[in-house]
Amino acid sequence: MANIREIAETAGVSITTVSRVLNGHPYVKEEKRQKVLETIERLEYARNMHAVHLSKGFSNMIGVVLPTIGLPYFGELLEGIAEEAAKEGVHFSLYQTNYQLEKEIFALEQLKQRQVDGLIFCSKAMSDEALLDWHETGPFILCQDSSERYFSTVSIPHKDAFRLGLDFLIEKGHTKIAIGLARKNGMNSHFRLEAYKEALAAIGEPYREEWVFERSLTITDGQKLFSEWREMEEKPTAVFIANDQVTAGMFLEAQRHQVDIPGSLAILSCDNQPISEVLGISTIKINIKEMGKHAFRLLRKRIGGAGPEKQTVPYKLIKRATV
Amino acid sequence: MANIREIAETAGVSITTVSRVLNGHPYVKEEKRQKVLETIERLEYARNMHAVHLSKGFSNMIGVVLPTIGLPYFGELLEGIAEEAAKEGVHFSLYQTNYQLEKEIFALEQLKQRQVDGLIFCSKAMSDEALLDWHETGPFILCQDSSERYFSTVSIPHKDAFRLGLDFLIEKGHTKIAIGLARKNGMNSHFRLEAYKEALAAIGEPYREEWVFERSLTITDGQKLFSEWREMEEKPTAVFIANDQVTAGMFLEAQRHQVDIPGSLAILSCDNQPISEVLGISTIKINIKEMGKHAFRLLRKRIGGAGPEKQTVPYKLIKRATV
DNA sequence: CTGAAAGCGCTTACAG
DNA sequence: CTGAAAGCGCTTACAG
Repeated sequence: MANIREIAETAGVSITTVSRVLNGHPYVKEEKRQKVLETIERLEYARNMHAVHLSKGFSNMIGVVLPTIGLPYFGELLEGIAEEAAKEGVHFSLYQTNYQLEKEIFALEQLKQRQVDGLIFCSKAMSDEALLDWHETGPFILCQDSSERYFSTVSIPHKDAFRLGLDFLIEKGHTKIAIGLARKNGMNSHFRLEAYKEALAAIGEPYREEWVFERSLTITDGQKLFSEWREMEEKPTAVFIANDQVTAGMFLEAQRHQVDIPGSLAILSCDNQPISEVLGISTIKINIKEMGKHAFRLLRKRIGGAGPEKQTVPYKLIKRATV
Repeated sequence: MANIREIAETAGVSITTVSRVLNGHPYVKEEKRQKVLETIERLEYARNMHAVHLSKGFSNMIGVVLPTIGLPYFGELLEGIAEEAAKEGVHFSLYQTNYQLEKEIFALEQLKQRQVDGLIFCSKAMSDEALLDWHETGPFILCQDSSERYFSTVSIPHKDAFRLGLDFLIEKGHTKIAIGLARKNGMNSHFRLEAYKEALAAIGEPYREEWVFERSLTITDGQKLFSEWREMEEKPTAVFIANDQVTAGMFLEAQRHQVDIPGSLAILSCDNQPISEVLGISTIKINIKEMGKHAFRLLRKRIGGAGPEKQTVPYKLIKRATV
């Protein structure tokens, strides 16, 4: 593999000049530029990026921290990030954590070691307080709201969005409403639970722990959820689930058991993934891909030295056939 | 940010010694090791990996080239790769191509520049011949079969697997069989088409171009596919689709139109993703995640200097309710 | 067990 | 417009 010195020597110029044409700097006589370019071509030279990174102090590579790429939510988020990153010629590396603390710490250590220029936390197990200790390590942003003012965040106003859905169900006459959340102690769930409690209070309904389903992530979870509903003595007339995959599982299972929807059971979901359109499930559209794009741009700013900033992504109720 | 020299100075040892403890080399007096470790801790030192990479000549980072992370097929493949990579402490970077040639070339250029130590092509638009030109660039492997003997590949025997499915349909009495493929000019589709033609020949049925659906990738494509089937004058009695997502779309749409399955229309799929289990769709189980694991290990070997190698991943017919 | 020194391959003030 | 030289921060024979 040729290096920059060989190129300089064979082209009969200085290393500096080669570097200049490599980086598209002005002030290189056209004649020399051509000569260098031709030599590069002939010797099949390619820069050793490790040297560039060491010299420049950064690598144009960011890290994306997420529990698993298997869930559509994160897939979409990732697509948004990837799309923006590609535009700017920024690479990204993936850190799958499965919500294991040590994996998240691993990613932060990579940041510290400059393996990456910055980090996007799509979701995390670590508490805000614990993460605060890493504040000086390097730039990172969160894809969820945080009251911590040092953190840059981009988020969907889950509380408001969830309340919108609940009010819609209430407006349709429902008072017996159950909900399905992903991880009970996650931030998103926290906000949704708040909205739930407030909505119940507003219509004078009691809060029942047993009507809050959790650990709902996959289609299979949705099927189980239906079974649980079916076994209940007092059945809620509506379920509001925080994830289209789960909803799809519940809906399909309900259909199989010939439950009248929305007659006997109204189903409302969140996300608006393709499957909810296919099945005609009413849902709160949340543009996750858009959030990914915002996230990337925000991290970029942060890496550029900007201060912390909080951003928000819009949501929308989509009425279909299940409510 | 402290560097290795500062650590050496404050610990009162040489840079070499610090490097030795950093890399866990033997032959460092326990006392000095402790001193160094403590200094590192106190000064919150972290290695600058760019320097390590430049010095060592590699980065323990591989690149994964795929059209899109949005499709479950690639999601699973990626999970397999990620799982193995994590075990070995290898990072990976994603190159989304959308089957654009220039994006694939971009990834190869990154390989040439040592941005990554090696590349896994999950799927590609580039022809084998064109890729052959990059053979000397650096190690890469393919997740599909190739007759090119210089390439390391790990693949599912799509032709045999597809034939298995077709024979199963035939055994069930079907002779009017349509198929759904992803990209008609992809390698996988090529093999499947071969199997299809051979199976038809074996039962003396003619090959009909109009019974080969293509560009079938998403749930929505599956819905369209059903509409097309519905409009047909002479209807196939069975459809064999190469992707569970598409099959799900077709199946759900068929159900909605109250088509008797498998009575009026038998449906067979490929993949065995969770959705096919939920919907009770018969399918050829293809362990894509496993392929991802194999792929990583194979690339690792290749980077280690091993010669090209061809590997194969098993498949299996799973009988459920749609045939 | 230990360290001085060369080397990895770039970039970038600085001086002309 | 051009180049010599210092610098980025490590690793690793080599000599002791």
